[in-house]
Amino acid sequence: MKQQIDEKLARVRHSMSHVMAEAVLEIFPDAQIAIGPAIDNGFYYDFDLPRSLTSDDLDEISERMKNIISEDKEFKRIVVSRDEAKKMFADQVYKMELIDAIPEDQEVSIYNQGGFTDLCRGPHVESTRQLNPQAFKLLNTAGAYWRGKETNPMLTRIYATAWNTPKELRGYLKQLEEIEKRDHRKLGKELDLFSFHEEAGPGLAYWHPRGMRVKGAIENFWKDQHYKNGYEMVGTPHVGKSWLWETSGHLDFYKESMYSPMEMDKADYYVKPMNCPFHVMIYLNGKHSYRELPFRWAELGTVYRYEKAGALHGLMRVRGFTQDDAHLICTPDQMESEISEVLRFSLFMLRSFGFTDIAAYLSTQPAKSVGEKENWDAATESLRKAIEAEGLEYETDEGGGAFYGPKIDLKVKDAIGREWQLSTVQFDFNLPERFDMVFVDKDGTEKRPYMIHRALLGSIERFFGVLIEHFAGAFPLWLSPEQVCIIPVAEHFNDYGQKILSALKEKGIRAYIDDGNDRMNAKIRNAQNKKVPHMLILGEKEEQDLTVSVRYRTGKQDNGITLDEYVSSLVAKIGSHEDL
RNA sequence: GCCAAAAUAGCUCAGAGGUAGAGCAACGCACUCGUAAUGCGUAGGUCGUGGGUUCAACUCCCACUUUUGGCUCCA
Repeated sequence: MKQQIDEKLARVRHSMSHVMAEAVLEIFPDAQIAIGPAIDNGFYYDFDLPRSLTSDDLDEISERMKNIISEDKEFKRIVVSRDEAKKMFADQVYKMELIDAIPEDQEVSIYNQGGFTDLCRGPHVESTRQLNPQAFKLLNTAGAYWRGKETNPMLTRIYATAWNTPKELRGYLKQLEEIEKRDHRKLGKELDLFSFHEEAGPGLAYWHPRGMRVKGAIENFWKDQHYKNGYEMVGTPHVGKSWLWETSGHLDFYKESMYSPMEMDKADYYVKPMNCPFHVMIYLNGKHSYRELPFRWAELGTVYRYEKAGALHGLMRVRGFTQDDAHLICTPDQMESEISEVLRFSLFMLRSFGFTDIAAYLSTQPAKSVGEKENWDAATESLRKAIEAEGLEYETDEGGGAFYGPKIDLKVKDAIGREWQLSTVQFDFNLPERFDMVFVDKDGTEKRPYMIHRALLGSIERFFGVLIEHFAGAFPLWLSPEQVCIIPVAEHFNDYGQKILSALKEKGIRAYIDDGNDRMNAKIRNAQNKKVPHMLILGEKEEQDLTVSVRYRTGKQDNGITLDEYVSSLVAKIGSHEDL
């Protein structure tokens, strides 16, 4: 049923895109038209136009579309021969290219809606009557390479959203507003969490004290859990001599996205784009027996990669970031249990941050790859088994693995249904070989260990961005930069406030007192805007009875709780990751 | 990197070929207050950077930087 609705809506959107193309051609008769598919939430069409578009142009296109729709034009499907098609689209270079790309055994169809004919496989609605002129909106223009290839010409793409009814349209526009409200760049500034600096380099995040409180809470939890789950921490440098990167292969494959080397004592040092070669160095430091394995070495390692200028995006895409990295080095026998264990641990971590809707993606051996096929197959199977054992929904991306090994990616859904890829668990058949890593097996011979690379949160920066958007800036108690704001109702009660403050601080609670000149109402408002989970309102009653009155950021409150009772419940809530 | 747009006070924004304005924040003074903004006052800007046009540029033009929306990329 859902699928039928989706299909119908896809028809509406696709038909809308033809209407838009007609409108654009009315204004620019010489425009070259490319493709115009339905997409999630709407449609787009790519054009080669004589000039760039303004927002006035979009308004005019939109008006013309409404006129075309009101003319009740029929969408007629006509099958034509290749030659006919080529004659019809002789002056449309992109359409000519598309016609040539249609396989011989497929028929060539065109759709006509009166004033406009497009090469198209369809399907469409029967008539523009089935399109609602009040249920679409042109959103923005964007550059897009013809057929998505960087070397092809850049076309002008018009994005639009389209629905069956104006109500659905309004719902979607509201969703867009919601996304804007949650934007981590906006909230990061408002909540004073982090900043970027033009003078100091793009894509490099600066953590403010309040942001660092959250980051610290994430990292402390991360470290504790790693120690509890059989990991050891390692620490490695930020730069390494070119030998490392030549041996690892990074200089061959990723040189253009590494920061340029710096010369010291006639050697080239590179800032690290990955932690793995460093962890390998620790492994190579000694001879290892099968008895020692598996090694599980974790590090919050900050790496630097030259991301293209146009790709940078707040904390989500930066040039310097901290991977919550670990490498598992194990014997072939241990592979399966290590994989299922690391997957279990990933899920535990993600759930600890409040993500419950998690899906897995399995990527298998690509055409160009290193390593033995049987190893790939065994590794891929152990990944698949682990996913199935956890009962996760998953999709397989055949041939989608990296050249050095198969992988599992985990994606979570946030509070408003958007999917984010966080965890990744990747086999590496490349590095053990390149660095000639070995262990001594039971029979006394040297064997190659398996190496698994994994990050659970991905990068701390990006994960932090995702958390901000997921919680809309209202972090749960355990993550909040400030957990409690103490608000004396008047200056007279500041001393009592200070007493409560020290009691909370003693328990390691992130609390502060607002003992400024403002009225209580203003103090509440300020704390509320900072999304502080608890506000303690302190006045005469509280001072007399040695109690606190808690106002939660939801507006609810609990009055007259004894200090002891409050502190113990607060500590318990923080420990159990409760929201408030 | 490519296409398009933007950049004005700490923040959010207004303005305009004759060298700038609001609200909030900051600071000072008064008020001493019970659940989302007390009042009054003060200070704060080479209008992103560098060139050009002009008697005169923050405003027009060019380049650069950064940001935004996409495309491409993402070990």
